Amino acid sequence: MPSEPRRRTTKGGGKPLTGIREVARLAGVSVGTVSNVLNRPEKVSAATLQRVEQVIERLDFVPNRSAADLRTGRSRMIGLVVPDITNPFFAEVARGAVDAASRQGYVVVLCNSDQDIDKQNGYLDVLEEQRVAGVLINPIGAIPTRLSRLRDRGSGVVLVDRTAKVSDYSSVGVDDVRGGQVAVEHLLGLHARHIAMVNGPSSLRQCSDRRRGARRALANAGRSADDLVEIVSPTMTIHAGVDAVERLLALDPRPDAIFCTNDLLAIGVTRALSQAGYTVPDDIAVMGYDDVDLAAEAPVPLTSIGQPKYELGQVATDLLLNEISVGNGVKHERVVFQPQLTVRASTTRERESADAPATASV
Amino acid sequence: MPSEPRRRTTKGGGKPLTGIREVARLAGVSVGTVSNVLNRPEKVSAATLQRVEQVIERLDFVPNRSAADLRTGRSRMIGLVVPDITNPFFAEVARGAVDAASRQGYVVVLCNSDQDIDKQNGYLDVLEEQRVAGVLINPIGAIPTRLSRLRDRGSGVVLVDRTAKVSDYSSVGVDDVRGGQVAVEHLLGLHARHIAMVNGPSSLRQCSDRRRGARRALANAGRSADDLVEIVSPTMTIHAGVDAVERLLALDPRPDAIFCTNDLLAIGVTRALSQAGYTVPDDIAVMGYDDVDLAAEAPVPLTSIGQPKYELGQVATDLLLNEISVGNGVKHERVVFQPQLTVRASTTRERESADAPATASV
DNA sequence: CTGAAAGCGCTAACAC
DNA sequence: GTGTTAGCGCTTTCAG
Repeated sequence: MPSEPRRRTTKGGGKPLTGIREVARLAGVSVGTVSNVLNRPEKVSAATLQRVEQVIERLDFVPNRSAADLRTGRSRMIGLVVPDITNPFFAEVARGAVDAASRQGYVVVLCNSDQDIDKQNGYLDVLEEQRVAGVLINPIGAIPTRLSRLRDRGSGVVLVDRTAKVSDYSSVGVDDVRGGQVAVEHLLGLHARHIAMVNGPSSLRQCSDRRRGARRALANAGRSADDLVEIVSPTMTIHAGVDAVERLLALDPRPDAIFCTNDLLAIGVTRALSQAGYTVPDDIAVMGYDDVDLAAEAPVPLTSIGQPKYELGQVATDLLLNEISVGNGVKHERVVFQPQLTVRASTTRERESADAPATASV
Repeated sequence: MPSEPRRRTTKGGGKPLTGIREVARLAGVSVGTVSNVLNRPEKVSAATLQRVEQVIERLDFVPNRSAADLRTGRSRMIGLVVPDITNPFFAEVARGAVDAASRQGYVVVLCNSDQDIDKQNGYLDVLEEQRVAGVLINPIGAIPTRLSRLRDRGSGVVLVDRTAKVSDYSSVGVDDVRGGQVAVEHLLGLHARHIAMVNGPSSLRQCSDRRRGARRALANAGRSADDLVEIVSPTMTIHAGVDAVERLLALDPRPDAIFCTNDLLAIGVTRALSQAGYTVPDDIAVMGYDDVDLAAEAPVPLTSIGQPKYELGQVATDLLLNEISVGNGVKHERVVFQPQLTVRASTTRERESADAPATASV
């Protein structure tokens, strides 16, 4: 005998659960037609459409996604795997992804890998069970082999803020080399003579990319890339910025402009510089990176390089859903956004006040 | 004729999709047994278990959740509906929820209502289609009527940082009244004579609750609650804090302690006070609320009241999952966390340096 | 402890 | 345009 899965009834006497079949019966049509009303209303005559919709309304009928997903072999779900949703960068990416997914009738499953490869793989397994339409991932360490399995099973994959050496996966990211370059070009435009850079550990791709860009800017200006003094800080906090200043001021040609690779460092640097009696930007110009909310509200509003985080999430999602709809034979795309310079007081000397235009080349 | 849903094969010659049935065949057992291996391994003999697991491994078999969900009438998914995942409070709650859900084999669907009731309702509809096990929600405005429908359909509901007048829903939250009280008690302990409060719009429950607590603390100390001067700021930003100082300094008995209902306000107040030549905390003590990361790294490290956000998400999820497993007849629980005072330099005069103990009463 | 069998609710041919 | 129909892959009695 088959089971009798709880045919629930609201204790308060609510309606029994209804299915497409019940709707069909009451509307005097076939289940196929109801399915059409739900998925391809344009293929249903106006009269029928209306009648069916009324019944749906009356019964409070809500279609069962599991059934549809089972039947089609794919769920309308996409997985978002990030190291830390608490990081404003990924929170914003998530917002973009959720909005874009929702617009196309998809739902986003949040996976917080917490910098842990095992946890990350665990989530990928779960997503595989869910037969997700696709996954958006900022992978920890190497590109997980599970991604290829996921793809074999028919899911799409898009890397976020990370590219695969192999052009085996689509990806979206921001050009950090360019960001470093734009930063130093800006400083050079201020007629800075001695530019120093306060950077995080170069094991982070972002950090090494930004340095590369910074050096390139110097080279482009006809100066030796080695003119760029780099102070490396193990962490990228306000506190670390404060600490860096001691080393900064010990430099022989004292720098007159400092490029910090994130805003927290820059805020710390600015603070310590002020305390040491220097004026920002007149004695020393300082700029940051990321353009966090705080940058605009710092004691000395901070010039910074921003990244289109929301768009990143949005475009990643669109790319993913597009890849899925096209099917197997897609060639993988790589979307690179351009970082965006916002000039504020921390680098505004004299009549300097240009707001550099933002360019998001997609 | 039935359709022939794509019996996908990896183009690269991967294995055809396998089901529980194929596993059963190769392991020489019945599908029922495979199902048991998957869901109740303890009811399967060791030998059989091992054999089946080997086959699963060999085939790269991954069970199909849609099918299981359809069969059981419930998905292993919980919806998390928040106004803004970009808000550090909710990001942290999300982290807690995702971790807790994952531990129990559930997945979290992220819904960003964006302060928009229609969007919120749209998400609730989608979650209903998904037959989610439950929803965690910080509702915009009134408690959505859709929640009761969701519940009629068998889903659990837990309100986050929000209670229903009706004790009709379980909820988790932090005691903001208590937070306000603890804040002012701390200030009183500093022998503050004239305490002012910089608050956000009292239309926000948090703001009015915290004020209530603040007044209560005064009353408990045998002073008139009206001794508490309140400056209301429409926004709760650093900038607004800076602006508030003008009004603060115009007060007749100039305040010697200021309670700001969030950290950004407090940072702004501290900054403007310094610029006006006052020393924090010696001339005027200042404290904030929320204990954001920035609080500890402010120029004058900020005393603040923190909220156990991660735990909130975690407990909300556990509550939800528990409610579901128990079934219909549960009585709804209300979990209230206690806020947590962290004392830092901004209220540390002389030999003051106590670190108040944290109490999370669950 | 294992096997057999009956669907869960929906989709997508295909026939009319 | 609409109706008919055969499952999607799994869970869960119930009988051995």
